Parts: sequence; C-alpha cells; structure tokens
Amino acid sequence: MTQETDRGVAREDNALLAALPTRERNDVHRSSQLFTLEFGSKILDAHTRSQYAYFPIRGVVSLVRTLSTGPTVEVGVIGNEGMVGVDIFMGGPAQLNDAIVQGQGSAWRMTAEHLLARFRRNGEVQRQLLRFTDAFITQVSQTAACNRAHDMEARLARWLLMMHDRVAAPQIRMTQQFLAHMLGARTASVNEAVQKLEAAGVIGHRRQEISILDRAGLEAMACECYGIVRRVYDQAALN
Amino acid sequence: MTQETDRGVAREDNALLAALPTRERNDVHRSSQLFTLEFGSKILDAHTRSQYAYFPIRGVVSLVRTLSTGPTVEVGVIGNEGMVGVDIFMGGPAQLNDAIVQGQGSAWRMTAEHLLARFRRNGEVQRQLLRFTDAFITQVSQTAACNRAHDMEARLARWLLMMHDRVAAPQIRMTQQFLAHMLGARTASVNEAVQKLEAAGVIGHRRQEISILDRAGLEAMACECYGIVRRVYDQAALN
DNA sequence: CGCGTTTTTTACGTAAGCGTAAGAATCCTA
DNA sequence: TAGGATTCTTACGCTTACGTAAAAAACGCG
Repeated sequence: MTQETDRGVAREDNALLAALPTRERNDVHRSSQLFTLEFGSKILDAHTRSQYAYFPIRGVVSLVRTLSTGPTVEVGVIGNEGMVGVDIFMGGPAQLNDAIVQGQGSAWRMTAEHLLARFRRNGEVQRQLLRFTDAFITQVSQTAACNRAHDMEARLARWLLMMHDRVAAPQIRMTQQFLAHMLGARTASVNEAVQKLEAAGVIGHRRQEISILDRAGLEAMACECYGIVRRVYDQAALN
Repeated sequence: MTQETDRGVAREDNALLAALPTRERNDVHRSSQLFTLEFGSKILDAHTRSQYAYFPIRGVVSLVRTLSTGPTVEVGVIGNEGMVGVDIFMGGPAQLNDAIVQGQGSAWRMTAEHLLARFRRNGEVQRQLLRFTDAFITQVSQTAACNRAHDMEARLARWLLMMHDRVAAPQIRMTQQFLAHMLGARTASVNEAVQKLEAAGVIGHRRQEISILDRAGLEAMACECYGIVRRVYDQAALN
C-alpha cells in the first residue's frame, strides 16, 4: 500500500500530470512554468475567471469562500493529487472562491488557454481532469455535510490530517487565527479544540505550529469525513 | 428579464436539453424516456455508479448525504435547470449522495451509456453539461459555507426559495420532519424557524404544506447564499 | 363519527460556540 | 535586552440549537 509510505513524503511531480501518457505529459510540462507557492499568497481570485491553472508538486492550496457578512470558510483543499482552476475547462462564468496557499511548495503553472487547448485536444487529459474534478465535488459535498454535523474538535482533526497528507513534514505551520478562517470559527474556539487534541496526546503545538504526534490517534478523533474523501482520492489515483 | 416571469411557472422542457442544437436535442430525446418523479422516491443511490441520468422537466430532486452517525444533510438541489447523474461523464468511481425526489414532476431519463456516448461525440453537449456541473459545484460550495455560517431561519428561507424557483406552485408540500432531514436539523428546530417566518408574514403553513406569501420578504430573510447561487445558474443558462 | 396514526408543537435541561475583550506568552527588532 | 508587536489563552454572558420526550392538533380509515 503506497498510501502509507506516501504520507508526509514529498512527491516528485503532480499526480494528475504523472498519470498522463508520456507524450501528453511532456507537452504539458513544456507549456508550463514552475511556480513557487508562497505561504499566504492568493493565487486565484473570487469572482474572476482563472487566468492560470496550478498543478501542485508540493504544498497545499485552500479554496476559501468569503461571505458578505465577514466570515470565511474553506470549502476544499488541494495538493499534489489535484489542480487549482477547474473552472477553466468546466466553462462556468467565474468561480467564487479565493485560492490561498496554506503550505508552501511549488506547482506547475499553465495559462488557461494552454490548459483548455490540451483539454479539448486529448481525451486522456480530459478524462484525467474530469475524474479529479469529480473527486473534488465529493470533497466539497462532504465538507458541506461536515460543516453542518460535526463539531470543532472533529473538524480540526480532519483538517490537520488533510494537511498532513499533503505536506512533507509532520509540522504544520500557521497561526490559529488563520486556521480559524479556514474552519469558519473564532480563534478562541480553535484554540480550545487544539488544546483538547493536545490533552489527548495526538498533537503538540507551539506558536505558529502544530505537529502531529500520533496519526492513528488523530484519525480516531476526526470525523468520518476525512476517510471518506481520502478514499475517493485514492481511488481516483488508481486510474 | 425572464427571471421574474419564470418563477413558479412550469417549463416545457429541461433547460439543459432545450439549450442544445435541435439536432442533438432530438437525438437525446429519442434515446430518453419520460420518467415520473414520484415524491419521496430515491432515483439514485449513494455508493453506486449512476445507471441513469435524469433531466427534470418539472419537479425537484435533492442530493442528500447520510452520515454514518445518523444525520442526513442536503448538499444540492436540482430542477429544470440541470440534471442528476453528473458522475456518469465526470468519471468518478461512484458518487456518494442519494438523490431524492422532493417535488413531484417528470424528467427525461437516459441510460448512462447513452449519455456518455453523446457527451463524447458532441462538443456542444459536452460544453453544456460541464457548464451545468460547474454551476452545481458553486451551489455545493455555497452550501458548505452556508452550513457553517448561517442560522436555521436564514437557511430555511433559502431552501424555500430554491424550491419555489423549481416548482409550479407557491405551495410546497412536505412534512417538517422531511425538511429537517434536508436541513440537517431536528424537527423541532425547523418548526421553530417556520413559526418565525410565519410570524414575519412571509409564509403560511399547515400540515404538510408551506406556502410562500411574500416572496420579496422571504428573500430579505434568506442568507445571501440564495441569490449567489441563483445568479450563477441564471448566467449559466444564458449560454 | 370515533379511534388510531401521523404530524406538529411545546417543554426543559444541556452543550457548543459566538462576540467581545482583556491578559499572558512569545517573538522580533532596535 | 528592552520595548513593541504578534499570537495565544482565558473569561463571561449570551444565543442557538441539540437530545429527549410528551402533549396537542390534524388527518384518514373503517
């Protein structure tokens, strides 16, 4: 099971691209540039048609929705297994999420035109991208249900696991304030949950950092949503 | 603005199909059967690859996720403007929602094979279906944020408006118990919200039925999520 | 028309999480 | 190493909604 060995280990290339036939893959690489995902930067704006698509090699990008009354809520997380900018080939007028870099790393970046051309020309590219998009829909659906049904502690545990799957280290760097924005809650609420997980011995934490100490334990404290989405992505990766 | 006149009025055909070139549209119709959407019936099972796609002519279908701990949560609503079964062409292993008929009516039903063949063969069919799917992603995303940020009353108002847009009459028939399943809440909580909206004079209600009395008023009590999603679908419909 | 069933309504104690804000710890820089 | 800034932690009252459950109302069938 590569699932185990993959965890917390840096990958060489974006998995979506890696799954393409060599010819197509090279073609995609030729028309892409390596792009540095800088922590906290916004690579995609709400209410704007995406100019670029990003295929993360390492690092994590969050799709975040900002409500007019102030609060922000993360609706999806994308790393090595996927891409940012599906609206390009899905053809919608404009997507409504900001894409924010949560974990620094790098990505292949491609213009919308290039991506669209390749999507249209090659059936395998298309198949691969749509399959990922379908898995992504599942992630967002699950998040919708999760946000309604599960409490802070379980959702925090889930979020940490999702990050852990997508970054190289067991340390996750970000302020609790930032985390609160992702989980759509107060900093104080997040802090409370962090302390509970720490008391349970599954994580450690200090300023700007949370580290996973006991992954299995953390999984036990997370809601089912983690495993469900994880499995869908794993399946999608099996071609 | 057809938006106004369309409200609460039965449409002649599914809008997605209606937007296709005549040739393709006829082809689709030939390979479809008229199917009766019966209230409460489940037309699609979670954890199963969809056998059929449904293009509602009238009526409403809810996509509902059931969590292992019991609660159910609606993640999306589909009517005349869209279709049920996008997983067929998106290529995922299996989607995780049940599709339940909320408002009775009829739909064109097509086998997965037929749909897939047409999706692959014709660019316009493909474009149309993907565009709808993109709008649907927006709906689910918004629902994810909404479930985190907005209270019962606003969410109930939103839900009623979504139903009202998709059924012929201002009366909406269903038990509050059913409604509770959609909103992922207790019957008692729903009841409380119903009474608040009634006290505000925007709806009336009796056993098994809620009627919209003051649409503008109801919109004012709903969260922004209603308008946001509505606008995205309206835009998508403009080709 | 009466009785059983379904649906709605009310009730009560409890818990989670909010808004607000102030205090404590940590870090950075001069 | 001191002062300022950032981040984390604690606090308090309050609101929403939960779990549970029982009473009331509406309906439908015989």
